Amino acid sequence: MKEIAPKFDPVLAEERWYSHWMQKGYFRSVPDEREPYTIVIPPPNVTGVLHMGHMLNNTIQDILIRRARMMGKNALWVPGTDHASIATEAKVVAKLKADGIEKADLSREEFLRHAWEWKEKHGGIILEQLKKLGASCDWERTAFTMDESLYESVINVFIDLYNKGLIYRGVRMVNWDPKALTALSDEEVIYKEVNSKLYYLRYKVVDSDNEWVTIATTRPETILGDTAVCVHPEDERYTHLHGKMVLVPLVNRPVPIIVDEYVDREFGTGCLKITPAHDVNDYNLGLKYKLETIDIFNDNGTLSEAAGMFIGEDRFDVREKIIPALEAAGNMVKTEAYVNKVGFSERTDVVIEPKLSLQWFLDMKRLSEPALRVVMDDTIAFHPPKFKNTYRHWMENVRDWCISRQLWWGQRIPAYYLPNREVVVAASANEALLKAQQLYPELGLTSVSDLKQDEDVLDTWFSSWLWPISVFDGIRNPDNEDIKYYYPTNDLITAPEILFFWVARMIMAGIEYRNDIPFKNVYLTGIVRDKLGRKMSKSLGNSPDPLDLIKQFGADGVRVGMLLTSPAGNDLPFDDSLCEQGRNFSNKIWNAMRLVTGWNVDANLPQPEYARISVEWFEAKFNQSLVQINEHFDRYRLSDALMAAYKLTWDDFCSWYLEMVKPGYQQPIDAITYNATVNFFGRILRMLHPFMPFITEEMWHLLFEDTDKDIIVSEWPSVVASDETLLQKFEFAAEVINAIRALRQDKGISNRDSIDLFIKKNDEQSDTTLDSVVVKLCNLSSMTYVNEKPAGALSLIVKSTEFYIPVSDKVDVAAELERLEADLKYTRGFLNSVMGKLNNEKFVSGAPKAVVDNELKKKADAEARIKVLEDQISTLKG
RNA sequence: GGGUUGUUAACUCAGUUGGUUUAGAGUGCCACCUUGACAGGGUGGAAGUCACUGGUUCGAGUCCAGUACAACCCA
Repeated sequence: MKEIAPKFDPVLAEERWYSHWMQKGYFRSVPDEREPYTIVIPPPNVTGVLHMGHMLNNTIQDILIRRARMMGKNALWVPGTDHASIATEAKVVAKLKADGIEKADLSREEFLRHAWEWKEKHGGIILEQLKKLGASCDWERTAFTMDESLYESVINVFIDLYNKGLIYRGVRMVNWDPKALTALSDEEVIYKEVNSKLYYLRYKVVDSDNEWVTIATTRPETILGDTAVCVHPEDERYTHLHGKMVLVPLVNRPVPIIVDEYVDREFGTGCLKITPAHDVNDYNLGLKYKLETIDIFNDNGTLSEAAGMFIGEDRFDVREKIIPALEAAGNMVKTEAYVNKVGFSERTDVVIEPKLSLQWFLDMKRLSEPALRVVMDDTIAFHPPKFKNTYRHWMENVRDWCISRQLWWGQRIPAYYLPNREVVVAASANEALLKAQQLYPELGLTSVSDLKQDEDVLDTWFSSWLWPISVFDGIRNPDNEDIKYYYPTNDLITAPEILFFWVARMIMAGIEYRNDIPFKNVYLTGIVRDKLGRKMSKSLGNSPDPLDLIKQFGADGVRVGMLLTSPAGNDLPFDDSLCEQGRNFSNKIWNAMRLVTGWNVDANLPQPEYARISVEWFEAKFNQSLVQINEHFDRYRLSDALMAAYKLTWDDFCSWYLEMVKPGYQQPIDAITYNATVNFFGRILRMLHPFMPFITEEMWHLLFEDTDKDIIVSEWPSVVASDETLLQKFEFAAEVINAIRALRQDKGISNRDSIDLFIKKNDEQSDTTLDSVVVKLCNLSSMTYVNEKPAGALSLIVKSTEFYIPVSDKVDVAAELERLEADLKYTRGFLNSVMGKLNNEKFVSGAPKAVVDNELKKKADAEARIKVLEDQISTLKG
């Protein structure tokens, strides 16, 4: 017997075992003859810190990796980060500003030097935090999307897709920030409801005496850029105007009345002004009807020469000033109060201006078709599968991907502009020059300085869509050992929010560049929310610090807490109490170990009957649970797998089994039972290891002091044949034990006082296999089978077997009667519902035989029980 | 506005092709227990017209239609 602390100390164990595992190189994977099992991490933002979403996501990945490793596979989990161009650049700009440096004053090279400095300083934090969680990543393979090999892969892919004709330049409406003078992504625009006005303006019809059409707009200043007016084809109010022209107020430009179903006839007057340069929908109509595009704004939000009036004045000043002008000109009809949603810049809080600009695009049509197919035919399985619909909907309506960003931090677009405004795409300036010389000898180009490289960088997703390939250098070296061995990977664990941004595009890239899917399963986690149902975010400050949680509850406790209520695809309403439950579970198994290791073994002691049958029962129970747990894993139902393991451990092993075999106080235990118990314990620890790596490793070594094998590399338990009928027999015995316990409690009979039990069997159903266990757990001094009820005894009924416990005190007849009457009432009600079915001829003739037979059995059981109850009642009354 | 998904105990969720004791689990709640592994524990208990309405069926939490509410995605 050895001394074991009464409480598990997670801090010490976590440090000790993580560094031990690292030292032993257990996380390292290199190709060999075993079957590979691979996960690539969804690369977190390099400047990010660990939040609860990462905790959930990475806990799941670690569970899958650890189990695969125990199942004998060559398990590889590749860690890494992405460069997150927008977020990182914003942080670097802010940091420079704090130091008194403006980005505009720096050259591109100088700025990038600062950015790399920032990355070196802050880039590794999140990966270090993952280690605290227990993540068993192969850290030697840590990748970063701006690493040389990944950077080059991105450039190569851009060039390849350009040469295939899939990448093109085009004009697109972007979210323009007139203060920061940059385009923003959709994610950086915040829509707010504002109180504004709806202005009704009338436009004169050309070649009419006094005919006008009235439009409604919230932005009267933009009429200066109008190039059409649009009505619905079936709107009879305007049918007579089809094909005519109207005059734009103030500038008196004649523009056509066009006809399109896009117009909402109910809104405003049903007549819409079209300003292609300053509204996305108008822009699309402009393309469709080949309208002129007049950009009336400068980059800083003032009016440009093209406006013709108010030149150089701010857009909001003009909105005020143009009203009296319109009134004077007789174009103003009326104004109405109106609430609409307006986009504001997340960074500068100015109103976003939709603006046309030239961007690079990737044609998605050809790439998306096979990517849709492999998901719909389950070549790639989504867990849960409900996301297939969402995926299909998006893929069937996929739009070309805008891949350029007006930033410096990222892979710079390898496109070079020539003096003749043509463009060549090449991996370097020198290659571009060669290419340009071949294509345009007439230009007489001699130096790379004649070429001007595109200023923009590529969207970060244009790096991460290659991730499952590029981390193995499979773009540059498509035949290397790693990519051949590890690709396709097995499982991808990520959030549904990036199903399209990322998952869909990885599938496209995989098929395009490996002619194979990037992963076989996609596990979609939910969003971690707070108690109020809000998404956890830094700005709300409602997210606990994961490392604090780990300190408080231990990494194992937090892992269990995260997983307890997070079925795939469902949001996780997080609460500290979940981690507390996880910690309590750690405490429970720790103390179970203290009990077992505290026993003295007497090798000469024969195994008692109760222990023999208990061991046999738990063997069967363990295997039953193991089968279920394996099934849950196969179906990616990890919460259910954990819950099944939790219940097996706590309820079946601790609450039942250990109590069943436990020797009397300060008594020794026989060797057979002891060895069986330790063996069970070992199997339970192995089953729990993927969920709770640290405490199981610690306990493994305390339980098996002389083992030289660590649990992390031990084998996942295998299913062995066992006596399943024993499980049903146990159910009956457990029901008897529970009933006796309840009776003791009800009558105030302490568990320390032994009692006599008399049993009157009324049929052959009741089983005696576990009688020795009943005697032990109920503290019986005797157990006797009788044919007649003993006098002066309390009674209880299980199925239709009667149990009697003689007591010295007088039995409370009235209370007994009340109990029996209630039971009788329930059983009769139950019988009624069964008879309802059996008396229905259509049921008897229509339902399958097994179903009918089962109803007949329910009927027989209920009738037998009713008879017993009635007999007891009449005896008590008589 | 278009689409997707959901609504089962106080909370979070299971409930697999309609039938498996008049619906299950974990947590929480209530009562009792300072028992010798564990109070971070033990024993027992209460708690649900399966959102609503209709339909199909011998039989519906499960299938169909509609309604209400909620979340997410796209515009």
